[in-house]
Amino acid sequence: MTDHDLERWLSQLRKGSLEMVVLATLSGERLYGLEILGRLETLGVSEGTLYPLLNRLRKEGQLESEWETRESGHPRRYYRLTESGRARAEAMARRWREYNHQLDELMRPLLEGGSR
Amino acid sequence: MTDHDLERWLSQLRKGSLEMVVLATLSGERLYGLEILGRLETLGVSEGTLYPLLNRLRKEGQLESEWETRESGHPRRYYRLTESGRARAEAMARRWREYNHQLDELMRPLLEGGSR
DNA sequence: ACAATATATCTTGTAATACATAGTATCTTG
DNA sequence: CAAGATACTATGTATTACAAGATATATTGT
Repeated sequence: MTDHDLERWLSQLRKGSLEMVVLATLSGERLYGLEILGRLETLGVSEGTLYPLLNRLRKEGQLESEWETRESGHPRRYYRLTESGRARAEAMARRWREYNHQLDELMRPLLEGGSR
Repeated sequence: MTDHDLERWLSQLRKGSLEMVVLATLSGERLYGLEILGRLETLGVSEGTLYPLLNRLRKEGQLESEWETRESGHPRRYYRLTESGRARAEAMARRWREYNHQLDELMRPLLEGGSR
């Protein structure tokens, strides 16, 4: 089993959680694309993943955005949560915690027997 | 945001983690299909999800299986981990924990500001 | 003035997994 | 022997993350 296999698996593990994390990241701040990408640095997410996700969340009404032109530099599109988006983020967080506890239980046999 | 939406999202969240959980479940015991499904009851997994997964893991050499005919009842196919499967399960578990800690960090803004 | 670089966003096609649905085979029970 | 329970198999679909590359604007170097 190579490291490469593990990374490929990790990209499956990310599914669903990225949506939740983006909403959570925007729950306290108003941010633009690359800024969000910076917050998610530890996860190793790329632009080609983030931007389509942001567009989807916008179309679904969970995010609002506005262009901000600056005196210098490329214009930026800033995102913030809608009411609906905040409700969804909180529902997801609750469900995620529950699911995680269930996973923890099911992972026990491996983690406890690991020293064998 | 309906409960239905949340469940649809949850099926995305399951991606990747099911593979890990199945391997973990088989780390201490030798089990057949429906028995595994029973262990995963809390997650709400269906046969149409489990059996193709088992077949894939078998083809990849992470699981071994043998038919067991009984005096009464339908024959059962019992699964157990290979050495390779155990190594992969442990690598996944480590990586999963790391990813989870990262997610925890990123979820903080939402969980702490939730009382606003 | 022109090329190169940095910043920022968008687009397109692909791969992988979970799932719904339906189907097959074997045994038990009324 | 029909109906139901148990156990496994097969097929097609939806969703998401991602790689790769395209587009647009401003800055910097020569």
